[in-house]
Amino acid sequence: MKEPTNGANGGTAGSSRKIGRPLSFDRDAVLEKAMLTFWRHGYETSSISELTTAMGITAPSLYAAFGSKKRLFLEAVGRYAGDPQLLADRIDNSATAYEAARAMLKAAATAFTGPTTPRGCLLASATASGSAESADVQAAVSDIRSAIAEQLRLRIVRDVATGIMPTSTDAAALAGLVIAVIQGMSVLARDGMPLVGLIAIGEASMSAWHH
Amino acid sequence: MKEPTNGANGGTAGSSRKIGRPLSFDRDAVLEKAMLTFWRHGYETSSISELTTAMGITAPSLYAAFGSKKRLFLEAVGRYAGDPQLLADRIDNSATAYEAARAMLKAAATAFTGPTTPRGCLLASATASGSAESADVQAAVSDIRSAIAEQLRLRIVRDVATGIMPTSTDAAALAGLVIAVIQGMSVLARDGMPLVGLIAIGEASMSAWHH
DNA sequence: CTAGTTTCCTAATGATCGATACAGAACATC
DNA sequence: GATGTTCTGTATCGATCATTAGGAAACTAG
Repeated sequence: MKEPTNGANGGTAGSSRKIGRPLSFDRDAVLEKAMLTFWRHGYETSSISELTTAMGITAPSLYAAFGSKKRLFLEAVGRYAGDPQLLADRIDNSATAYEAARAMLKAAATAFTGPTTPRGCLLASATASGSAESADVQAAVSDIRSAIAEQLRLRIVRDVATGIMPTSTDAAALAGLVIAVIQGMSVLARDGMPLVGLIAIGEASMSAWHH
Repeated sequence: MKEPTNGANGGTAGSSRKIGRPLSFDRDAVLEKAMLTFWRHGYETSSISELTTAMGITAPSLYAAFGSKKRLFLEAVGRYAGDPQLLADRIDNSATAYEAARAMLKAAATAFTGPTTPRGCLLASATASGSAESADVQAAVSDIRSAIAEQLRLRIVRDVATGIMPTSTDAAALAGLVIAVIQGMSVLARDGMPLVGLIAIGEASMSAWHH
């Protein structure tokens, strides 16, 4: 378990090597395939052999490029979640917290029923359960959820401060509701609920913002 | 894969055998332990060795009493979900669909944060993701969710018919919202959100029923 | 060309997976 | 007691798990 000095060019940093045999695959492209596999079948329940088949590379190449199954998953999660700052900016730049939440719900419903991607949310399903050994991975995904909820909560607090929302607003509850509905929509999307059904649920949940 | 004539006294039917060596364990008690293990660590991510340790029996005893890991899980799910008719009656006997939904949300929040049980919902997390081989188990759990949603939807339809709720009510959306919030609360409960936080989210979601 | 570096594939590692064969032990019935 | 039946623990099955030697192959630099 000793850490190698350099994880075989691991990480996402500039991989511009000049010497040695070049990579025979597009690192981003195979990471995308890995993400889709984790999305569909979960973290622990996606085997290395399933991953290598989907990625089109052999196990040693996977380990050379990504270090371990855990690191591959965390990189895949990062690719799925996108730049946190981007989401934070989108929330901050929305006209209102209400509109930000509405947009998040609609985007989630759409993403969870995309015709070319697995159904549901990777963040909701991939580590929804797991053995004790993967508690750290579950915690990492949980942290992403918490960060998103906190961003939205702060936006609501801002709207309360500026008078857009009533002072009686329970910002934590509303932000938590949005996250809960999104995570719940993931389950229903996996169960086969069509996009229109998810949209209707999201819209209904927005009634909680007596707007 | 040929079916044995009798799965070693499998199923939940009357297990009153009169001949042969008696069971050295309480079948219900070890099933309870198995349920808690699946609840905490999921279906595929709970190993037989983890199950036998928790149940306090050996692998051959487990297979003799429950047939297979899959059947053990399905029995555990049945035990977790309880009698479907009981829930149906509770929904039907509520004063209103609104009160039924409110009670379901509160019961879920409480159950998901019980001090002596794993956090979250077994139905939400245990098969949230899995390999293709367990698709049938995922479908079985999905069916339970759908049945609950349908029961609630019918109750809402009834309240619309009797004039308790406006004719503009989208029964499917409201029922779906309740299920989504419950499943989402499971995720947040696993993330560590305390009971009061879940209660607040559930209450907020009830605002969608412009009551 | 040769030397140095990195990635490639083949094959294998020990560990653990779900599931059982087997034989002895514990019961009811005779 | 003998017989039949079922459960018990030990020990193990082949398959698969995540991971990695080891050596050939492919590149750059000199």
